[in-house]
Amino acid sequence: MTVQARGLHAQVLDRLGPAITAGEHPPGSVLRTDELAQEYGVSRSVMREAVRVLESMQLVASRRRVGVTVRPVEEWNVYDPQVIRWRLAGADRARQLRSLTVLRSAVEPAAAGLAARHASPEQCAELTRCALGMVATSRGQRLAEYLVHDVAFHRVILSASGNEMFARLGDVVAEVLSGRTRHEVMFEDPDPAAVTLHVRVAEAVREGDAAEAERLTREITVGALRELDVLAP
Amino acid sequence: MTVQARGLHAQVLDRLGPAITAGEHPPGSVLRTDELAQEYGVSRSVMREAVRVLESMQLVASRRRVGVTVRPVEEWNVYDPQVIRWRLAGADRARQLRSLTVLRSAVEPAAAGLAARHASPEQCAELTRCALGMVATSRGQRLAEYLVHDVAFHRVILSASGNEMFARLGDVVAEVLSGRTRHEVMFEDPDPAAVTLHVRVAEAVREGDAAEAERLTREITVGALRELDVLAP
DNA sequence: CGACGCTAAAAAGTCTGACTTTTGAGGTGT
DNA sequence: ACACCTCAAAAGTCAGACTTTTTAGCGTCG
Repeated sequence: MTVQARGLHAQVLDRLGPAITAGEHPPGSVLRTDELAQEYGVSRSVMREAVRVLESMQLVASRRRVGVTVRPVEEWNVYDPQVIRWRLAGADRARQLRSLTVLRSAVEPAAAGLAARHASPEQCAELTRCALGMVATSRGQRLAEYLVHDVAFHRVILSASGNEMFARLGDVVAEVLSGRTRHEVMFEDPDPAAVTLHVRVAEAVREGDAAEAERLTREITVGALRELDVLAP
Repeated sequence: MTVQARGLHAQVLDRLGPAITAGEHPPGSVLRTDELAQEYGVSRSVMREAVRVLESMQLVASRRRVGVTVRPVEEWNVYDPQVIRWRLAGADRARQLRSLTVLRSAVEPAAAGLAARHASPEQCAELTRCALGMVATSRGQRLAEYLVHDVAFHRVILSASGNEMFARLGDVVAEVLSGRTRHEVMFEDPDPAAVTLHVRVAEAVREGDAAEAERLTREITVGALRELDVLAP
């Protein structure tokens, strides 16, 4: 039984996409649809659909009489969740985590500030629940549970900001956080100071103190950046 | 002669994509590939490729025996440049410009700070050139020329940050800036204070003063936000 | 009367093969 | 050296047949 029953084209993408982002087909190299179809054992129609998707991600460009050319990295749609996933699974996972964390550091404090102004009572309650969950699981090797609350916390902040662009970064942050837990020292409890910061952010948002929410969240993200520096200089 | 000689599927996308983002097919509505193909006068293969792309943008979901369902807005890939373009061309252009400007306000100061540390001498020179160009065209109804330099300036900042996620927002910022010029009072020269701020950012980056570059850029973006508040409360 | 399971049809998915269009490369002539 | 022309390679397009999944409707049995 196949693990994923999605369409054939999706299965092809799951192999071809990572191959490209991993540099197996370096930028500039040219692929032929027919050859790819043969290689992956699918019909040309299926392969064409896969190539179309890669094209919409700016990973490749298809030109008549030439073939499918892999584009330079700078032109890729690095915000496409699928591209992010492929790259996080590949070789330069570390580099990718870093650039995503830097993005996070820029966005999350601003989002927290907005959340302090726009968050609904339900969102405030959810935020507090998440923070309490983090506290409850912050000791005793319960990292998996802790991660769930951590991710939920940041999702609520981004969502409560009321800005759809911020809200859509929830998945990215989730990837970064879970990637961090998976990649790092799995056997160490989270920094108590970070946990406290989350609780205080929840308080600040609840009290509508935008400046404080922003400042505290910035502290969280600079902590994340520092962690990264320790692991990968 | 057709204006665009790109593939048929791209032409279909240019009509179907905007139709969806404009709410012509509201979330939850179901489309049939065969009907769409007939409606647009293309073969099913072409329509299928178009639908695949829309699917990869999370605009629609395709399910057997059901059809192609339009997904809720919150799930759309709002960072996809094509989606951004479609939405900027559509009805809620104003809302879109606002959320993009908020994103800009979060990202650009951070990018400027990083640029102050990482910018190459060439990038510093280019930045200064852009700032001077802005000064030179800041008076006398030369808004089109001014815009070119303005866009170039912000592109260099984002690119010089050394962070690929920031760099890829160059197109978004370009859209926001040009959209602003197009949408606003076309007959008024830019704010002299803003021009001065750009010059000072260039200086700060050149001197490697990250904190100052960040602070000045934040002043620029809060100005942009204020402008937006004046136009659309 | 309700729950369970069967059947049939609807729609997407897949494959194949034939045909068209664009365009780069190489050859030819001036 | 340059312009032009021809040819073939590869993507693009189309039509049709077939497969697979999923759901709605129906009937049977408890």
